Amino acid sequence: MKTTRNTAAKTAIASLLSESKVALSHVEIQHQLNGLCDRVTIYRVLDRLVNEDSIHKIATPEGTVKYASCHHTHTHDHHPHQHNHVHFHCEKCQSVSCLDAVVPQFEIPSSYVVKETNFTVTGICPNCQ
Amino acid sequence: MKTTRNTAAKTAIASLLSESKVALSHVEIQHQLNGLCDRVTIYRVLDRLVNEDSIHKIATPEGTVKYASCHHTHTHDHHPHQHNHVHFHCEKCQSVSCLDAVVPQFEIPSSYVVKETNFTVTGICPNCQ
DNA sequence: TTATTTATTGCAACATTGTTGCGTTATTTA
DNA sequence: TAAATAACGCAACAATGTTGCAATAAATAA
Repeated sequence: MKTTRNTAAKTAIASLLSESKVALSHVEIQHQLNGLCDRVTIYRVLDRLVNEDSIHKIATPEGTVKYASCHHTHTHDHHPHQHNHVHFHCEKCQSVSCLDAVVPQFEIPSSYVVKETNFTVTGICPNCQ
Repeated sequence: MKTTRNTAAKTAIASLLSESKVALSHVEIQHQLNGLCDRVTIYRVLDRLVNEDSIHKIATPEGTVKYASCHHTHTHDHHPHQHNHVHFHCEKCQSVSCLDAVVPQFEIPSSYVVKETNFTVTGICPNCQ
């Protein structure tokens, strides 16, 4: 089977995301890496990290793609991070952050099979008021 | 003030979306218009329709952008359509549709100002089972 | 109806974002 | 330390979205 390796780029990108309070876009990551690796490598590392389930991909309603490694508090969870929380998108500073504690309730017809939920709330974040 | 005009492209795109059960991407619209107008015009018309609040823009968690003019049932609403319902994204046929009846409940800290919510549920739609 | 105003369009050119193939590099483990 | 191969850099391409500008066509006034 295909094993995955720890490389400089992967380590750097993972720790960048894990230390950031907000989700980062490809361009933001590239900028912060300051030439450590190629643009294409960033795409490939991000894909790998998503597959390994150590980060997740988010898109704002406008279609901007960002990545976040958010830390949840539910210790009995099998997954390394929580997907089904709310993402807050600030329309002023354009930041996207995870509200790990907020889990929405909803009822959907049983004819639909639910595998994943992605909830994004747009507005003004505490920092921008 | 800037007035908005009814053109062939705008009428065609609006009725395309209003007759479609699923949200449509730019490419899908372009294909269905069959050369009625330029690619750029489609982008501009979509922007206009979004501004006029007669359609809305959706992005799947993967970042694919689609447009829908969904009809709600809440007659006392001031808006021509309902934004805060759930969008269902089928991972098999890739369709995105509006579940107008499903309105999720959630509680968010008061330090956030909420202006809009975008909820997408991914899974298998009734048609694909 | 015809003329006027200007919103809208088409086209070309560009910007951004994401993908693929392939030879080279470097991590892993035997 | 050497062999196997995952990951990389580079170049080239594909897809998606944007902008400027001259030409066109709605809406309104005359």
